[in-house]
Amino acid sequence: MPKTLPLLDDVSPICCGPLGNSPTLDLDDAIALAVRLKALADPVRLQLLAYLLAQPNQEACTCDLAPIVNLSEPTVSHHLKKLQTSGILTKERHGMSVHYRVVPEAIHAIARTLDTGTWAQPSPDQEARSCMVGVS
Amino acid sequence: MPKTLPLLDDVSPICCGPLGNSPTLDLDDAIALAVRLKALADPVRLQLLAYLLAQPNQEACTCDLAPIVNLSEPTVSHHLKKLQTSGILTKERHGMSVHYRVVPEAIHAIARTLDTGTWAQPSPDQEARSCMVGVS
DNA sequence: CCACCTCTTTGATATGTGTCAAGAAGGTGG
DNA sequence: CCACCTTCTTGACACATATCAAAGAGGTGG
Repeated sequence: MPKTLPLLDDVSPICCGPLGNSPTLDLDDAIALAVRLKALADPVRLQLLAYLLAQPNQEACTCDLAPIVNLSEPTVSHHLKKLQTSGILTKERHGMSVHYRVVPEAIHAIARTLDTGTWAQPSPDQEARSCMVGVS
Repeated sequence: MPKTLPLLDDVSPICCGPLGNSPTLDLDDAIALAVRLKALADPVRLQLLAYLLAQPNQEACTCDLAPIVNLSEPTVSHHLKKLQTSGILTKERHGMSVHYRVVPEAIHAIARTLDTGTWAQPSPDQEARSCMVGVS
């Protein structure tokens, strides 16, 4: 079921035609993509992500991350959870501390999906869909 | 807002020490990027964008777009404005109607910025030391 | 000038989100 | 078992945002 864009046959010169009512991007797909973008669309989370990406193994624990953004630990924990449940970070316990690690493929997938050619021009092999895993 | 992506130039790999307060990604840059991502992080706006991208000239007017997402015109106007003020769409009057057009470079810029190599690896000196446990 | 069309703004409302303090949960070491 | 550390959850609050109806603003054509 390739989500072919239903390319309205009529772009009326005077606009406002009767217009076909089939949106180009399926609502569920739009929601799935929006969820991921929302996870990224926060200055704090972007800073956390940037810090993680700059680390050797692209990972760090909460106590290291909180001072980076000058926020309380519960707040940072909330942000990390959001990034984790969106598939952008993974979480792993090491003794007392918890290590969060970047999942680069997740970010790449989003970036690729955003690239106009990839998500608005469903090529034979629909790659875009694979990056929209379970939303919730 | 211009569509120049906020590129950071300074990374200080401090971690978990006495808490150096210089995050890897500058706060202003993080905010600038977050604003763009927020503009994209909405199912309705993604659908509008997908529809626009599928059009011959990647443009359409409000009255065509409203039925696509099954929302009132004021609401669609609100979304379009958000996309426009983020630099993702441009606006142009043609007689009675207003044409919104995609700015592909804006989307590409965001996608590129998201690509890890582009926004988190300005690393001239990448000697981030392991920051496991803070003694403090 | 006036009726009409398209689009935007305004006001109101409901929902979502970021933040913190306080306390709970999970784990370590005496 | 108890003291302690790290992390997460909960409750509360402020702020942002999505939505619509109604009215305004901009433009066309009798």
